[in-house]
Amino acid sequence: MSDVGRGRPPSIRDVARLAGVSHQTVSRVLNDHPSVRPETRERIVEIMQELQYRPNRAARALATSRSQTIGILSASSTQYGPAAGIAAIEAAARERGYWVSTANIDAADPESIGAGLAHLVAQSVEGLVVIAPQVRVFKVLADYEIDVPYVTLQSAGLDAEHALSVDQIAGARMATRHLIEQGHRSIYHLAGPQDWIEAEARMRGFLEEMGAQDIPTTAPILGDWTAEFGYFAGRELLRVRDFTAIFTSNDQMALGFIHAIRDEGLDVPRDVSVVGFDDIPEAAHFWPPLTTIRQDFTELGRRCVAQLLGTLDDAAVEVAHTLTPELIVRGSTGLPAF
Amino acid sequence: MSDVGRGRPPSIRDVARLAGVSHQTVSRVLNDHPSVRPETRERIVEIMQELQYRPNRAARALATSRSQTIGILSASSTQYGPAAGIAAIEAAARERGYWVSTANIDAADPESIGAGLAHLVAQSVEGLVVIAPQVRVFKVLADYEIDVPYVTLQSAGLDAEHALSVDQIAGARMATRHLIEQGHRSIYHLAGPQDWIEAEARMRGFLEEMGAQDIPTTAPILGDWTAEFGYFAGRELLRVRDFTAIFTSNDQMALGFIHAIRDEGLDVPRDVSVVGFDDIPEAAHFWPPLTTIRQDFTELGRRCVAQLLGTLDDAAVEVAHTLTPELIVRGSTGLPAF
DNA sequence: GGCAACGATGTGACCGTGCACACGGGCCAG
DNA sequence: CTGGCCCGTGTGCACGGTCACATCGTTGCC
Repeated sequence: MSDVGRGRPPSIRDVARLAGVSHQTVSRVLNDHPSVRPETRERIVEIMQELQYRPNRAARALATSRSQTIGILSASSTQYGPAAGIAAIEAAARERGYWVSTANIDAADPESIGAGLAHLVAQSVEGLVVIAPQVRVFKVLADYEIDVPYVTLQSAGLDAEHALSVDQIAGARMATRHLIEQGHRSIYHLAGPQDWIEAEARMRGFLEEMGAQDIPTTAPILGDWTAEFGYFAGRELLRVRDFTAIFTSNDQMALGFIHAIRDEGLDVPRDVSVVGFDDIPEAAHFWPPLTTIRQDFTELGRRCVAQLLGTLDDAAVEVAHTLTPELIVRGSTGLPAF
Repeated sequence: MSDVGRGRPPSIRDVARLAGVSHQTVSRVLNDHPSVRPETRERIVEIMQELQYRPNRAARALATSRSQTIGILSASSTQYGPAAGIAAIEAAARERGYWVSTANIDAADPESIGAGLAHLVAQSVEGLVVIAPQVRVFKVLADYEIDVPYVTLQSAGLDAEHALSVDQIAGARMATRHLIEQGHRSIYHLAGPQDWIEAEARMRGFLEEMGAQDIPTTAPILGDWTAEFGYFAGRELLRVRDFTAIFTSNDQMALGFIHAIRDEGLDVPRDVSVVGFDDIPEAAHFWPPLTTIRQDFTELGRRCVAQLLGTLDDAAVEVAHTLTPELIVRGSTGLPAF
């Protein structure tokens, strides 16, 4: 009742006046400065609650050039991988008292990349996570002089020092080896968009493993990650049925591909074996359940924050930059039928 | 070369000095104030570029209490619906020159709801979108006095004035009616978590339609949205096979349910028809392709921003608060076999 | 007992921007 | 000719914090 009609929200000076101290003492309480008498501190805290005082973050950011915020530059945040990464980062950051600000960019538009970066920098973020696994984003990134610590997710090979990722090549080799071990010799690869770093790495892993085992390969097909594309690629490839297995670069395309296989009256894995990549939560319930490569996005996000805040605190934390994925064998792969 | 070793980034005063004007004139250029001589403006712009000047948003926010930012309070952002909504909102906001700041909360933890809200308010967001379709979030929301315009997504019925949503009841009735029209009389409903507003609405729609057609129903099963749950619910229900169709409250649970049906050696739709909800991009490639209810999340996000920025600009835009979903008939539904 | 060190607190400037107001000059109308 | 108005621009302060430094009283050590 006493504070009806207040115009502006209370500031430290309002608190100070009511507590009979200077604004600086209030500031000390806010920052847990040791040399404030307990009674004084208590009184101030009480008044803060009474006034519903909330520190103004813009003012603090202005004065300190710090923001307790880390920025995420993300493209294609509707894809499962990036979305899972973002969620993990947010959780890990919050745990450490940091906030997260996200800028979604359109990776196809170079200008939007710069704009997104500028946006985050303008918020004076203290660290940056780039989850925009497209090659062209990194071209822009290289030009743009970033003056805060940053980490990039899933982009091994392009900016090794800052990259944190699941080993895509190893994963792809696991998937390919699994098919080979089951006896398959004619294996196709349905890759992701050429511009994606992960897509390229998975493709390389596939080719490396095939090469290592001396099995001839045909050129991978470049897809767009969607189930829709997997379906149409399947319809196309099944006209000339010269393969017994396919490794698709993600689970969604695998789903579409399986759909196409069924449309032809064929069976998985009897006629064609299928391996995906990612292990999205639905993969275990595809029909048949999908053999795929699991990546631990949550752990990736956690390490990412650890690394970032580690460098911020000068603790020089040495975080392993590469995680190893895991092959999950389910019903979509089996012996080839001749 | 001339600006090597600069300590702080340039401010309007630096620009002003080099341009031989006052900082206020620079400020006017920044804000497109009309009364600046074209030549003056040009010179200032030039110097800004040369200096790579970037306005300090914290300072502006402090001075104006405006931030050109809208906040999104979101729970469960890894679910398809919320994620799609967020992406749409970000796109629509950017189009209008606004930024988006996201706070992900743990809907299970009342404190985190308040903290998320406080975080966004502390960033002095100008508008708020709540994508946290759990009843308990709204309880907290009601207590928390929000002093910026806000909109809630997919929560019709709880806060009608601020709600913007796809008509869930209508969607559920469509789904149910579709099954009834095909001759099904024993229809189960696999609902979402009880706390979710959408889950409740879909359940109501189901019950209403069944009631309208005078068909007896059994109590819906409460699930958790995951394919995993759908699978186990299916295993359970199929022991006593006393139904010919099921309406699941989202597509993922439908997927799991179909998996269970297959595990029993049964067929969809011959033995059991299945209808989902959401029309996630993968649904068209399930096996069989899933009959489901499509919601236009993108349009929802767009309207949401329109409404929010409309009220901000005092334009008093009247936006329709409810969108109608669409029944997408695919292969997972058919005549019941007796 | 005197002086240094430290603890508790206050004072004033500063961070970068926007706003209210002032100012000088040119133009127009009375 | 003169007073008022508008245009282009400048001056000073406010926004809400933090920081460096000053102040005063108490304690500890030689």
